[in-house]
Amino acid sequence: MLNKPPTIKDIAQRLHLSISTVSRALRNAADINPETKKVVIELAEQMNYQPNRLALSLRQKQTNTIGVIVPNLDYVLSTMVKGIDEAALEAGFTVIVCQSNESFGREVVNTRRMLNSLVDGFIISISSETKTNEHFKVLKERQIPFVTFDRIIPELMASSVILDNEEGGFIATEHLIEQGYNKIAILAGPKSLGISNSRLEGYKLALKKHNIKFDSELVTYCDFNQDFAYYATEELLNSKKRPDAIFTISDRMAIGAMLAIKKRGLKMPEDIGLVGFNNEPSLALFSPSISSVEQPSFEIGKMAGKLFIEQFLNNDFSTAKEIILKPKLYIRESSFKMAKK
Amino acid sequence: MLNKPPTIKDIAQRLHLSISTVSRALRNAADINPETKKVVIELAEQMNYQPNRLALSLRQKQTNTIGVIVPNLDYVLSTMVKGIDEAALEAGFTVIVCQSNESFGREVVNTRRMLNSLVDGFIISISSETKTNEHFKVLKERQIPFVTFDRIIPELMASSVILDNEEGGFIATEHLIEQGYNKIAILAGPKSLGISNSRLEGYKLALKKHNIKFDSELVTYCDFNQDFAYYATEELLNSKKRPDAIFTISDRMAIGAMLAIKKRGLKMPEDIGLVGFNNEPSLALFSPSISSVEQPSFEIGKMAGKLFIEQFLNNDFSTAKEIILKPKLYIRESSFKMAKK
DNA sequence: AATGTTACCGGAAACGTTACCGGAAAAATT
DNA sequence: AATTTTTCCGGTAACGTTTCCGGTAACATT
Repeated sequence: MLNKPPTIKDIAQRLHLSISTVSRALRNAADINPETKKVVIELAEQMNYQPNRLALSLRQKQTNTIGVIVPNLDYVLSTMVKGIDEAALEAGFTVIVCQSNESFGREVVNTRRMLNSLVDGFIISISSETKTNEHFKVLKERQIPFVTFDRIIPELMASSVILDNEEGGFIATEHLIEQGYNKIAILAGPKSLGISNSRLEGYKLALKKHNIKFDSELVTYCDFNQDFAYYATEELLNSKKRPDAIFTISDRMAIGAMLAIKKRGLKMPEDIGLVGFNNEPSLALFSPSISSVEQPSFEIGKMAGKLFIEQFLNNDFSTAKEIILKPKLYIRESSFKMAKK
Repeated sequence: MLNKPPTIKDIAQRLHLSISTVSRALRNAADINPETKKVVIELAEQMNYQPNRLALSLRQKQTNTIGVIVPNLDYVLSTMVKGIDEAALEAGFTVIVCQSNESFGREVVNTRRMLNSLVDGFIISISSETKTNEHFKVLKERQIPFVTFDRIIPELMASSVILDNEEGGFIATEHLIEQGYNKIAILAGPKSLGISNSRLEGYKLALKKHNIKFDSELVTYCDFNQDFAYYATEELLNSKKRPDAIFTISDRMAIGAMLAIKKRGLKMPEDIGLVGFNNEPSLALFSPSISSVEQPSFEIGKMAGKLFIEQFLNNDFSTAKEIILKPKLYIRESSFKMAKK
């Protein structure tokens, strides 16, 4: 026999009550005799009643679900998603995660799909391919709440939680300078990507502070990708302006750079310094171990979740809050020539 | 002004039709004039109509959503989830992912939560903490379809997709034997975990085939965890029966072992051989690079997704299919002493 | 010309829930 | 004792959709 899950109606019939009474009893509602309330709750537990979330959501036009759109689930982002998850769980929300796989098309499809009354709003980190933001403007128009994080979209004026990427670029570069490097190259990401530009900006600031002239030939824009970084590094090492240090804006790129450096037979930190970004766990295990800028990923996720829920409950998405968290540099063998004076 | 998303009713009013006619026009239904059908579809597109999935699901008691429960989102599992995602997308299903964080409690909560009419069924990999399976028996009783993968639950007689873990343990061990190692230790996982036991079984088979006596003192059961593996390895290296090779049933454990080996000043592969399991990308980058058994993670996920959908559409969950995929050994410096004769 | 058939459409119920409104009985007030 | 207030409950509509059923016109059949 097929056990249909019990509904409020089944409880009502068994107790010779109306469904409205049962409904009232099951929520914390007024207008209910404590006696009957008790009876209803007991039977509900006994029948293992679970409210039908579909019906509930349809009725009150709220799903208590947050759609999370991320470009991928690498180390940093999956940690951030864990943070979002925790914040959501605490507030009784569920999270649906969709990977856009760095594809603009998938991002649009996923947004559209979830929008069909599946979610109350979004927490978004855009794909690197995303250049237009029509699909998010729709959200604004329909007044669907959303918070951006990590990779944000400044034009949208949405609330956001991000790392101070400029600061991250700054401390990495300044550290290299303090270690005595002065021809510092940077492997940046795609030109359209905000986080990449901010880190580059920090790099420039550090150079300026220490009176090192910025040289655009030491800047390489390439894809967020180990192989690209490998070839870019090879090219740098072959050029006349061979750098004595490289700062990459992601760890994957740092790994690519490391491989190119090793193949060339250069030693870190003596011949060349290297600093990555994100501080993935494996970096500490390579030889040499690789320095990296850590971002508080879990906290960023959790803040994004909290921010969304706060604004959702207050129904206040007109004011765009911006939360900026600070990075931290982990200095390892790849860039440590001498103790700081 | 607040733009409510258009409903079928709005379309009906604008065209002076009944909602049932509009509904028929929008699906591929019979009993509809091609003319009116065309008009309706045009207006629907113009108004950017998107069906309300809540109402739809409530009505036809189907959500077209699969709940995926995984213990974590490490490299292997997140790749598997990508596979599931792809299979689901192809069939028009959506995937909701929940991490149990290796916690039994979270696993139960998540299952219960999703069961409240949010999903049509589950694709599950259990947490390492999970010993009872009451919460899954409920699924059986209620005839809620589910497929298990990776870490399965044999007692449940559910359809499943797994790696041939015994084979994985076997090829890793045999490889070490062929390289001339003969005191081979194994770092196994928790005793309750099936995948761990299967890999151990394969290890035993390889020993047997090559007439090496099994020594239970060379077996260490420990948590799926780098630190535990580190300490376990230290202990092994300090014992009288110091092994000349170690096979770990996960890469994280292999990394822990590597650190302990390096700290001890031993060289791989000369002094000691090492083989891991999963073939995470970073393994190839360590020095020495670490050998590992690869599982076709993406395919496992995709097969699990396809299996679920196939059985769901045929409404056939009585027969438990079992799909077993083959592992592949990647030999690297950590275990390569000589070419195979 | 009367009947049967077909093509197309509208009404209404149903999915499970909550929210509003009105009403009856009990309790409290005059 | 008559009125007012309170307490508690049931009826009903609504959320957006599909589906069954019945109905009307036009057409075809004798």
